[in-house]
Amino acid sequence: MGEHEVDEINRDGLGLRQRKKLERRHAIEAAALDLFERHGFEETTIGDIAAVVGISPRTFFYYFETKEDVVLADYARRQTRIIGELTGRPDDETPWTSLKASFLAVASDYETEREQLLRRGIIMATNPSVFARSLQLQAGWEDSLAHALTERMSTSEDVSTTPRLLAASALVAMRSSLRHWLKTGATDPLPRLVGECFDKLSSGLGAAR
Amino acid sequence: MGEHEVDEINRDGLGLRQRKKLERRHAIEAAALDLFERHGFEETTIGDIAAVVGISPRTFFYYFETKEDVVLADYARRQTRIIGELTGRPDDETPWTSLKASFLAVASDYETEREQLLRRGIIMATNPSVFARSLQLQAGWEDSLAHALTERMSTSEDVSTTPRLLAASALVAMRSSLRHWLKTGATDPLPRLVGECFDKLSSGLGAAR
DNA sequence: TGCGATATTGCACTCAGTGGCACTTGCTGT
DNA sequence: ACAGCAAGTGCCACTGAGTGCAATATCGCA
Repeated sequence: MGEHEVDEINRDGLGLRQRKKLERRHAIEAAALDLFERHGFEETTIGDIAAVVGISPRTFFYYFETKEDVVLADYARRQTRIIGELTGRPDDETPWTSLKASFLAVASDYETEREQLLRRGIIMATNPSVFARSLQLQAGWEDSLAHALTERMSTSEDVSTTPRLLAASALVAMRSSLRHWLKTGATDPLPRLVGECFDKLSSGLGAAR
Repeated sequence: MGEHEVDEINRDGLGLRQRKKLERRHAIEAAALDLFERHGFEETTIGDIAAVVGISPRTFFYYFETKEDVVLADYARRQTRIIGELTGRPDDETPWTSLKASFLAVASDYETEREQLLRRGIIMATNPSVFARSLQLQAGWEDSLAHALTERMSTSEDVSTTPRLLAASALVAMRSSLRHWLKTGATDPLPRLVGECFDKLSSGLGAAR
C-alpha cells in the first residue's frame, strides 16, 4: 500500500520529485557558496541566500539544518563512501591496511573535485563556526569508523579503545595531509600525501628526529 | 608608566580587582553548572544564569565568550599547563617521548579534579554544541602543540606535517583514554591508560589484531 | 478527477550574541 | 590625598539563526 517511503520510481534513478529536490538543494548550495565568497560567510544571511534562489527563508531550513552545513554538504557523502569502502575490504587484512586502502580510494576522488574542495576549504579555514561544524561532523565520522572496525575485528568488547584509536588516527592522517594539500594549492598528488601520512603512523611515532 | 597591563599588585597574588573578577567568574561557573545539571544545558538561558549570580545578562559575556565556554573553562588552563611542560623537556629527547611525559604529568592532575571533570564531562558528552566547542578548543590546542614542536625539532620548514601529526596523535591518545576513563566512571588510574595509548601509537598502528 | 503525500510558506517566537553609551570604582602616578 | 585612567558593570536596542505550528500549494498516482 501507499507507504510513506522514499519514492524511487523512474528508471535509472529517482522520481521527478526527488530530482527537483536535489536540484533545488544544489541551487541553494551554489548560490550560498557564491555569496559566501563574495560577501563573506558571516555577512551573508539566510535571507540573502533564499532571495537569490527564490525561496522563502523558512524553506532553507527544509534543506539544511544550519548555515554551516551548506559549506560542508559533501562531508556526509564522503563519509558513507569511506565506510562502504572499508566494509568491502577482505577480512584477513590488518585493520590499518584496510583503513589506508579505503582512504586512498577516497583521496583519488578528491582530486577530481579539486576546485570544489578548494572553494569550500577556504571558507572552512576562514570561518570558525564552519570549522567547528566540520570538526563535529568528523567526530561522527570517527564514530562510524570505529563502529565498522569493531565489527570487523572481532575484538567484540564493545567499541574498545583500539578501534577508536585506529579510526581517530586514520582521520588525523587524512586531515593533516588534506590540510597540507590545500595549503600548497592542491598541486601534489593527494593520494601520495595520504599514503605517506599513513605510513608514518604505521611505522610508529617513536622514531621522529 | 601607567601601562594598561594586567595589574598584579598585592602580595602573593593579584589586586582586589582581579580577585573580584576571579571570584565572580567562579560564581558564574558554579551557578551555571548547577543550572545545567538540574534543567539541562539548552534549557538554561544566559538570563537564568545572570539572575542567579545577580548580574546583567550583558555582563555574562564580559566573562565568557559563549555559553559553552562556561563548561569548558578549565580547558585553557590545562592547555598552557601542557605547553609549559613540553617546552620544559630536555632537547635531546625524541618529540614523542616528550609529548608522552608532558601528557602523563597532566593526567596526574586530572585525577585530583576527578569530580569536576566528571560533572563537566557529562554535560559535554550530552550536549552537541558543548562537544563541538570542545573540539574547537582542541584544534587550537593542536596548533599550539604543533608550534611548540616545530621550534623544538629544528625541522624548521615552517610547521611541516610531522609536528602536526605528532601533536594530533598525542591529542588522540589523550582524548581516547580520557573518554574511556570517563565512561568507566573514572576508576582506573588515568596515567596508566594514557601511557598505554601513547605506547600503542609509538609502536605503530600496523600491528593490530 | 480526486486522494494523499510531500513541499513550501508565513507568522510568531525564543534566545545567543553584539554594539554603543553611561556610570562606577579600584588602581596608579604625582 | 587627589586626579585621571581604564577596567568593570549595567542597560537598551538590535540583528539574525533556528523552531513550532498551521495553512496552503504541488505533484504523483490510482
